[in-house]
Amino acid sequence: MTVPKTAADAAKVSRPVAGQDLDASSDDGLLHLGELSGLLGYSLKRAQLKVFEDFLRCVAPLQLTPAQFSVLLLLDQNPGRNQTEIASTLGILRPNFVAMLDALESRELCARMRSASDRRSHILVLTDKGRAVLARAKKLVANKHEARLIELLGPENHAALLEMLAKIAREF
Amino acid sequence: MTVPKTAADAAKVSRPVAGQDLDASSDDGLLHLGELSGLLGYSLKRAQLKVFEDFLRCVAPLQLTPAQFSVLLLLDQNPGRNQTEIASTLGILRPNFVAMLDALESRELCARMRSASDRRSHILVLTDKGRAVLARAKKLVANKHEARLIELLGPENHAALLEMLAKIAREF
DNA sequence: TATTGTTATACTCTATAACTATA
DNA sequence: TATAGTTATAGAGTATAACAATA
Repeated sequence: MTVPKTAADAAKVSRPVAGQDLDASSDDGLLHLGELSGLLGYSLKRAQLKVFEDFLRCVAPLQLTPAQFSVLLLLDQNPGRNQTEIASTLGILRPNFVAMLDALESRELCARMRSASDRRSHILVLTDKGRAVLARAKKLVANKHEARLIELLGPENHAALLEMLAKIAREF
Repeated sequence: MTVPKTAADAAKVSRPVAGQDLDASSDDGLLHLGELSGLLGYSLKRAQLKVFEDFLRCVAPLQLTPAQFSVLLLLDQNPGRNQTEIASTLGILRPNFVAMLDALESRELCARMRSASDRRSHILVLTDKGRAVLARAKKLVANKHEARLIELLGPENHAALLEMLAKIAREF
């Protein structure tokens, strides 16, 4: 039997028997995640979506996405770098970085400056406004976003989580 | 000074002084991630990309994406469910689930069956081929994909990571 | 010849409105 | 009227090729 002839056939094939449940119940209408709960990639993705969602909420007054925030942060930490260097550090492809920079530059948060030593490069600089917005964003992220995460997990777990994720990003 | 007049001006504003470095060096050409390394969402995203990349590699012989694998797994665990139930459990919007199912059904991995009790619903069933592919996929995932993750982190850390991510996905 | 920034383009994901057939 | 599946569509995000200016 490749395909059951009726939906009733399909349903009775392997319906879980009462008392056989190992995880989420089926009586409350919730579905069994089964081995999905043991799949790291699945929880990783669902958690990432939740965290980005909360980041956007917390930083909404400043209208910054996680990606934009990471660019501003990196520019602040690394003055004198060009587009290729900033983009590749963040895993952004150079062509896709152009529109991102256009958006930030049109809001006067950063600026492109022709390098004197290599006139092909654009050195990226934060403007004063960019630094001010970054400072406010950092406070919102620390006090609203990260604070909630630390509260949920506990400070030690939060630190351990961060370290494991960084290890995966680095070494996996 | 909102925007430095020359790139040289910009570069000298706040270039890190030797001995002042707290994280990644600047001498090897790597950029300073700075507070980015403390931002959970950043590491979460980078780790998630790495994990999905590896998943695709490991399961390449079966040509399954993480999303497709999660659908097959869920169908196996929850016979007799319709499209809306499966899609919403996975956080997939119903309109977007249609093309996904079309692809799986055209490969004869699953089938839609009109429900006898409610002729609007499509009950989803795994075919025998779908069950066979799922079984092979599970082995590849367990033996190649998850095994490498457990090796990298250690079994206890892997379990702790999974639990924290699930907690974030559930409660954050 | 190689590299920087750029344009064009395409493919995947995600999101919303609206249709149809059933209830 | 409400719901299930569907279509159409639009917007992000991501990927590659190729061009102009410069090295």
